[in-house]
This record gives sequence, structure tokens and C-alpha cells, in this order.
Amino acid sequence: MARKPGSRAEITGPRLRDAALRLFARDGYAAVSMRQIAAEVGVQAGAIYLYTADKQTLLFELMQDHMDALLSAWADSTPPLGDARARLQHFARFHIRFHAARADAVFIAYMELRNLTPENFATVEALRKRYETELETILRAGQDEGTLAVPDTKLAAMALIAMLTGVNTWFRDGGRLSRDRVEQIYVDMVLKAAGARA
Amino acid sequence: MARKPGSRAEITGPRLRDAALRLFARDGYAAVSMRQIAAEVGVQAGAIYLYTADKQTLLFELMQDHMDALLSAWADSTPPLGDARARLQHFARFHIRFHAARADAVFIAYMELRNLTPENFATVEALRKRYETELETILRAGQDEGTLAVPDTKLAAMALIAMLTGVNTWFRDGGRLSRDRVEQIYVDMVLKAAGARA
DNA sequence: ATTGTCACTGAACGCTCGTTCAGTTCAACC
DNA sequence: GGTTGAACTGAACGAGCGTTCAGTGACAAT
Repeated sequence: MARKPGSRAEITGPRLRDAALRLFARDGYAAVSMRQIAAEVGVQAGAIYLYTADKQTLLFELMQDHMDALLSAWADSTPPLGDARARLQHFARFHIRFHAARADAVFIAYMELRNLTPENFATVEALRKRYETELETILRAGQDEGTLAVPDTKLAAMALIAMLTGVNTWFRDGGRLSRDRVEQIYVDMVLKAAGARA
Repeated sequence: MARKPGSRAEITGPRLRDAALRLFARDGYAAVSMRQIAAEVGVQAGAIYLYTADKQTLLFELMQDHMDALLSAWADSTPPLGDARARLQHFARFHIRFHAARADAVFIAYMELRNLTPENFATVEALRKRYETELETILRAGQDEGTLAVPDTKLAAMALIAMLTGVNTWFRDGGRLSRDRVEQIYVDMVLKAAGARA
């Protein structure tokens, strides 16, 4: 039977995700124990298994949810109808904003890939690839229509994503540069690296 | 007393470094046990402690050695005497070549930073910062002399290094693109991103 | 008041971890 | 050929790991 709001079950589930996300991001999957996660939620270790099959599944679902959120946010982002140069600018802006808002999940999603079982890795990797292809499609269109100039679209897609995702390794709110300023600079560098006409 | 060449001591030491490097890179520091490393060297776990104080020190020394090698290779690389644009091209080429030759050490040096004790982290971080400053100096010079155009030299240095180091996450010899071709494309993108005159 | 359900506890399982150390082996020296 | 000393073994230490599960207690439904 369904419990009333405020009963424990409706709190522990989401809190487990949050705690695992934060701890995995801070200390790494292998270094965080189920007992630590449980303590963070305010529960004994055994209780966790009411909400996840095992530690591996917990990690996998965090990563899968992140990638799903990324792809569906991109799908909802209504790119401009203009040329590929404008769409590349839109992509760069979207990428930085989305990733800045979820630093923990981003960090996990590419630091903990090697801790996934082969099956889980393949699933997450496929989602990552789909996102990469979105950028590559823009680059190829720009190459074709002449608004962008990249020697190799596949390689450029990976290089640009690496550069953009790199923001997360150093950016902190309240630093020397504002979030908007950083975004502006990165977008500018991406456009130049992709050979966009000035 | 010194042993003759061929005795065991002169083999186990270097082999330990190699094994630890390979295993840490493949499975991650936290996931590799001292027993696994020992087995890879062909020795019992206890014997490792004749060559390193503990697991943490082993990781730290691998990272420190890598950063030392990077900085001294850069110091020996005799950059061109020309303008900053030429020096940036030299830096990009150097970075890609050095990193391509040591994929394992590179991977460890930035994936395992969080597994260092605070003191060890500070030491390695300082070395990393010194390398970053080398690039920033070039960018600032280019900005001053007008051969490069970057809105913020500190930020650009981090972004360009992130892009360049990203090669290692996907490049494998024998793939679609040759090592030289990849190097050429990346150097080209770095120059464009830094606003070099064509 | 009784029953049923469900979140959760707390102890236990077998296992692996990093590290230590008394003992063994063996090449090099006198 | 006896002594030395370094390289290495193998067993042990205490601790922590992921996971299981019988039991507890609070609440909802009857």
C-alpha cells in the first residue's frame, strides 16, 4: 500500500541517489563504501539494498540517468534554424551550461567509466557516442556549406568536447571570472578552432 | 656491497614501477591491490616493501617522475626563436608527442590526483601548474606582439591543454588516422583557437 | 484489538585489503 | 668452506569490504 507523504520510503530513495552522487564524485567509486553512503543518508548499510540491487547498479544508474538527461535536454534545446556556425555556437553554449549545472554527475560520468561492467559500459558508451554524433553532424554540415572548416569532423568533435568539458576541472563560482564570461570565451575559442568565419 | 648485473635486485625495482604504472592505468589506483602488483612482477606482496614505503608513495613517485620528465623534456626541447605563434606551434607539437609516448603515465597523472594525500597532491599540482605557466607565457607574448589573440591567457592555457591531452582518451595506433595526421590536425586547431593569423 | 505490510536494524557471512616480520635462500666475499 | 647480508617468502595481523537476512517496530487497514 502507498504510504502518506512524509513517511520514510519517499525520502530515502532520492536521498540515496544524491548521497551516492556526491560521494562518488568526491572520493571515487572504488573508495566509497556502501556503509559510508548509508551513513550519509542516515540509515544502516543493509537498507540501501531496498533501493538498488548492488553497488555496481547504483553507479550505472547514476551515469545512465545523467546521459539520458543530457540527451533529452539537448533534444529540447531548440537549436537555431540558421547556418551550422550558429548551431555550433548554440551547441557550445548548451554544453557549458548543462555541464556547469551538474559538475558531480559529469565528473562521475567520465571518471568512473572503467568501473562499469562491460555490459553497463557499452550502454553508457553508446549514449556518449550519440551525443558526440550530434556535434559531428553540425561540423559536417558546416564543412559542407562552407561556414566551418575542420580537417576531420570526427576528430574535431572529440577535441572540442574535451575542451568544453575541461571547464569543469577548474571552474568554481566566485572565482576571477564569472560564469557568463567563461562561457563567452569558450564559445569563442570553439568557433575559432572550428574555423568559423569571423 | 654492490651486486653484479643480473642479480635480482636490479630487476625487481624497475619492473615494479612498470607493473604499477600499467595496472594503475588500466584498473585505477584504488582497484589494484599490492598483491596484484607483486604477482605481475613475479614476487610475493611483502617484497614490494623493499622498494617502496607504501602504496601511496608508489603512486606519488610515479606521478612525480612523470611530471619531472615532462618539465625537463620541455626544457630540453629548444623552442624556435621566432614569434609566439611559432612557439605555440612548437608547444602543441611537443605536448602531443610527449603524451602520446606515455599514455599510461598521463592517464594516471590526472585520473589519480584525488588519491594523493594533501601534501603529495600539492607537490604534483605545483609541477602541473609550472607546465601550464609555460604555455600561458607563450600566449601572453603572442597577445602582446599581436601574433595571437586570446581573451584570457590563463583560461586559454587550460582550455588548450585540455583539448590536447584529450587525444589520449581515444587515439590508438593503427586506427583510421596516423599519429602524424592527428598531430597535424590538433596543432592546426590549437593555432586557430588561439587566434593565430593564417 | 488484531492483523498485515513494509522500512529498517544489526549481526553475521566470506573475503580481500595494506602492511609487518621472523625465517629461508643464495650469491659474494674472506 | 664458512660467514655475511641482501632478496625474498609465507604466514599472520586487524580492519574493512559488499552483501544477506532473520528479526523489530511503527503504522494502516480491518
